[in-house]
Amino acid sequence: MTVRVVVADDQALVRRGFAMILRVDDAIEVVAEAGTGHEAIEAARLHRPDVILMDIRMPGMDGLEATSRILREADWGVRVLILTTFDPDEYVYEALRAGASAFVLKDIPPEQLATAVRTVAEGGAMLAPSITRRLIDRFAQRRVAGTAAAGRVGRLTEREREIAVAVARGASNSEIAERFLIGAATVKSHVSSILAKLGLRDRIQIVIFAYESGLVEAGDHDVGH
Amino acid sequence: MTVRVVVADDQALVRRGFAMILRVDDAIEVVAEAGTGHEAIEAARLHRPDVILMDIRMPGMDGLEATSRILREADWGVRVLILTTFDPDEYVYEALRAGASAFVLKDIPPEQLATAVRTVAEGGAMLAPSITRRLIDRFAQRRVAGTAAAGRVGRLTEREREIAVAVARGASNSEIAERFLIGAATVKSHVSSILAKLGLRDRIQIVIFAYESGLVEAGDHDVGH
DNA sequence: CCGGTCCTCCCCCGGCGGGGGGAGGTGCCG
DNA sequence: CGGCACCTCCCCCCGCCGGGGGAGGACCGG
Repeated sequence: MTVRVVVADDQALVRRGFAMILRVDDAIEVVAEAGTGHEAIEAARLHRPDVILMDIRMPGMDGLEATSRILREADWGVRVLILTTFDPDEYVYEALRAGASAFVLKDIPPEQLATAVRTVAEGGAMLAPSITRRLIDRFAQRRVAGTAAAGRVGRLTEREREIAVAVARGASNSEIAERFLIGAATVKSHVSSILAKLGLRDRIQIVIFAYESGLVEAGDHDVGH
Repeated sequence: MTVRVVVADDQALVRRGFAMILRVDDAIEVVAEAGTGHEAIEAARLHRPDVILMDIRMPGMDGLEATSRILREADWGVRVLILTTFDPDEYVYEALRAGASAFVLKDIPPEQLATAVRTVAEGGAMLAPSITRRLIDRFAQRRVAGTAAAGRVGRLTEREREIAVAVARGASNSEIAERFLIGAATVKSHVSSILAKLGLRDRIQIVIFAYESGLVEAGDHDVGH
């Protein structure tokens, strides 16, 4: 099965160059080219490609905005591969938030471009090595910062950790009592113990501590207890 | 300048195979092999390599633990590339936390292994496409989940947002009053308004909401008031 | 067997937090 | 000018929370 691709770049030469590079790969078919963000959206609607190769800097609507719009309205499985020339400090996070599946610099070897397109088409993601590093550091940092406080978590007993998490989820003492099938007084005593061991003032500080230490994490969370 | 590599894998054949694949590349020199986590640590201490190719499953100490220890004690620039056979669901995050610079599956094409080693040696990072996707989703999710709730944040006035943040930092009403030079009663009225607008029960829920919506974020925070 | 840790539960009480309801001042905009 | 939104402050009420202090039972290791 061939991968159907749209190439979007404001410079016709670059655009055509990429298209030719991709056409060498039998598994890839370039179905359209676009020179602006609007044209990219048009082409996406018209051809319903599997992958869009998107430049960031384009006149009128830029690639990030176009990416965001295409992915918001697309009812088929389209993935966007961002191609950019320069060090993409400010763009990369915005692009990932917009839903891009790849972010590669234009200096990659030609044969890797086709590999990237196929990878993206298969549901994978691909980032320039420097960006991958930044993303990993960002991920690990949260944990490194956590370990400082996480040392204190070790002083809590198993039960206390459970209850600390429940507190961090927003449960009241009576709710915790119900959930764990114990008395309200017991919960109070556990909470007091947690506060004493962690040197905190009130349950609010427990919530903050839990988020800062990684005991709980934003997102992995069923709010509707 | 050649990249000096240590290969750690408990299966001698696999180990030797990787070593031979890498030796084809003139820029790479395999300086040692290791069959256990302990041997990997030994080899790292002895040869001070630029890159360690590390298998996860090894007898005795596994690759993750070895990675963690090596990076903790290393006083030179060593980077770890994790190589694993299977779908690494539970391992990947642990590996990244341990400080690994790469996490690739053993089914990658041989020539890409050398590319990966060079990339890592140059300070970049490289992940299997499926893992990159997961990491991106995890990153984007925070913002997506955020925007859902962030819509509600828009209903707050400027003052209310300030106070919501202060609440999320753990300040009591009287502390907020001092900090903003207003009366305690005013703070209470603001807090009540925040609760009403966001449909929340108490200030604890404000803290949680703030973290979940991205109004505040774990880490970027001066705890000392 | 005794001491320690942990989990469980009890009483009293003061204080903070949140609901309800109201009100005065400002600045903006139709 | 008259609404409107916002910020400011006040009253009363009461429920939940946290501190202090205690106590009984289970388990585990010395």
